[in-house]
Amino acid sequence: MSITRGRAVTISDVARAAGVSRAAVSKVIRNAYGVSPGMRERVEAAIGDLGYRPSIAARALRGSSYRLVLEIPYVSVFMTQIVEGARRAIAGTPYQLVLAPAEGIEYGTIDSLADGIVDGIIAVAPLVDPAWLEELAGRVPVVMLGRHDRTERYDTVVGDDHHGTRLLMEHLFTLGHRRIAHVTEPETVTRPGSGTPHANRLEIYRACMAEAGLTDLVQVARRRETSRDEAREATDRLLALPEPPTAIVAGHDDIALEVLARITGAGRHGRIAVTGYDNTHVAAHPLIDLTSVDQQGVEMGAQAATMLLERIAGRAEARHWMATTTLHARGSTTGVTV
Amino acid sequence: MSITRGRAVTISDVARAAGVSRAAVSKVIRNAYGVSPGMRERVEAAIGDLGYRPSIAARALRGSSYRLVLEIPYVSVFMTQIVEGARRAIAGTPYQLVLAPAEGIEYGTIDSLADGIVDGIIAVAPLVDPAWLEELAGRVPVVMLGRHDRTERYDTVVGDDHHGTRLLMEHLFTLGHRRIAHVTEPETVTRPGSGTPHANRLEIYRACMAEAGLTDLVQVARRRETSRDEAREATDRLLALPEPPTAIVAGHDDIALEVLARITGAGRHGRIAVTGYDNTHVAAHPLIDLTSVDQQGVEMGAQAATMLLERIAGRAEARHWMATTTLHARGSTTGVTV
DNA sequence: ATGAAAGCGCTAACAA
DNA sequence: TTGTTAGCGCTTTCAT
Repeated sequence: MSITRGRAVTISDVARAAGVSRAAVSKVIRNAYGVSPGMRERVEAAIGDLGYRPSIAARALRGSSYRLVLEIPYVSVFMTQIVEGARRAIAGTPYQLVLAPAEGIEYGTIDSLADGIVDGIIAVAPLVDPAWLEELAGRVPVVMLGRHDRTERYDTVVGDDHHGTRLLMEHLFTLGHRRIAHVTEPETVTRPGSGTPHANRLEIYRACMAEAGLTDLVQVARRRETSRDEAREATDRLLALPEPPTAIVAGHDDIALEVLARITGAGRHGRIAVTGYDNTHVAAHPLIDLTSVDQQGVEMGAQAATMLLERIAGRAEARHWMATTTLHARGSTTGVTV
Repeated sequence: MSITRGRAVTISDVARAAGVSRAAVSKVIRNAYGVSPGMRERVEAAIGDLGYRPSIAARALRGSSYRLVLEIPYVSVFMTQIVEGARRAIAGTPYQLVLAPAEGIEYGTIDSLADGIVDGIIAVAPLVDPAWLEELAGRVPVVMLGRHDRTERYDTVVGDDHHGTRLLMEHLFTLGHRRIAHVTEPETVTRPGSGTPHANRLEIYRACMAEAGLTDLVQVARRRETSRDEAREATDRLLALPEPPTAIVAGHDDIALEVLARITGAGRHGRIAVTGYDNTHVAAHPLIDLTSVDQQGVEMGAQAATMLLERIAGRAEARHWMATTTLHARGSTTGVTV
């Protein structure tokens, strides 16, 4: 029933065509030491003639697959920055990058990635258990994105949520805001003490409010799940308050976009300040004009990939890299009078 | 130098622990015929105890890897629709989806994906040679996205560029526009006769203008490469014309966003009509409010994945699926008076 | 119903 | 410098 699939050319076919051993071919394709120019030439000719391509599966079984995987919980604009950075860092190496969108909780996805087809893993998985990750890192090199835990077994690349959030809060205080609310991710990823980026931003938000003597005015709205509709829902709850906020700090740009949408829908665009996080390109769009914090997404991706390559090359000591954050003030705050 | 990586549990370890043969374990994990309940139970217990996970590489060497790959030339908002659809279609099957961002021209990327770690390929690759694709499809099941060529060897999933573009043009004509320009992708992917979606949209644009007797007013601005800056460049060229267009048809929403940005930058927001394509979620944002054509991106991804699974299951006849298109008229056109 | 054994395509010792 | 050989972990006949 199944249609005939052409037989793949194997290393043996090449060896036969070139009149050499398979080991010789293997050495040629790996640029290993100990091949005469003459042999290299014949082998390469045979490879060209036959259109030979080494089987990744067979390679992975014995050594490396030259695959790096970037696991992401969802495809978002910020993630495209990460991907772009990783791609750049890998360019010119023999490695290839693949992305694995995780389904819900990441254990299964990551585990199955580690099952033999990748030489290293970069993952965004704020909720997985550190102990589990250590075990994983014992099987395959791992770099974690957005985790603030520090361990010897895997590297981390994080943003400076502390500084970034403070930049935003101080900006809003300077503009005269006091009734500042926060719209963020679901409870699962913002649980106090969990150390996720969004939990941190939430904590800093609370801390800043407290330091300004505004604890009473703290208002946090979490969306119930990671969907745009739920972000709008959460915004609506804030807008429906007896005393609505004069400024809303969103967990990141994607959420901020929905906040802006609801504010606009309520006919109050330009009357409530809004901030995002990540400084994605839409934030800079003149029709959106969203104040945001840049945390070097592209550079984060590049660092993660570079660190992973170092791990694969043999580095055993952990490295932890933190991105710097900069405020990009735009009309969504500067154009709003309290 | 390299740190010690824990030895992975193999099928032999499980067999030993359960006191059975490796073949028996293999049968259990594949749900193959011929295992007694008693043996199944013991084997599954051993698997649980040891935390055994089959090696994908070894599997791929003999049979299937249960990996499907979606190759994409760039990570865009529209692509996230495709990914979402594919993910849904695959959910519940033993297959896992990975994405492979191609670097420039797609041959190398696709080829290397086919080298053994995937059971099937979904690819967005408008420029690769059909003959090459046929050869590829002879090695591994393939579904192509956005290709209008019809072949027996691989399946295709495309949008109805013809109908979609006509919807937009008629909409603009109805609103009274005559001086309508088109901003689109670089020459490489819009070459007349190449059959790519953007080449098609360009041709239909020309045809519609001709049918309306407006051939003289045709204005096409291609961005020189796939970057946002270049899209703004292209827009600027149109705005600088002695008689600028009253409406601009963008190749897709991402380009339209940049068109809107430049129009806004030039202080002419609301005075030039703009249309996009793909109906990405930003188009519906009230601050963007972009007229666009929906071509069922999620459904396209789901169809592609479903068709790929069918191919893997043995279907040998080609299937070609075309999405329907619907116009979503919004303020970027309806709010503009000619 | 179960197990023995032969590979899948490649890499890496080790011999020659 | 080159070739021989022994597996890597799994699936798949083919005996039992």
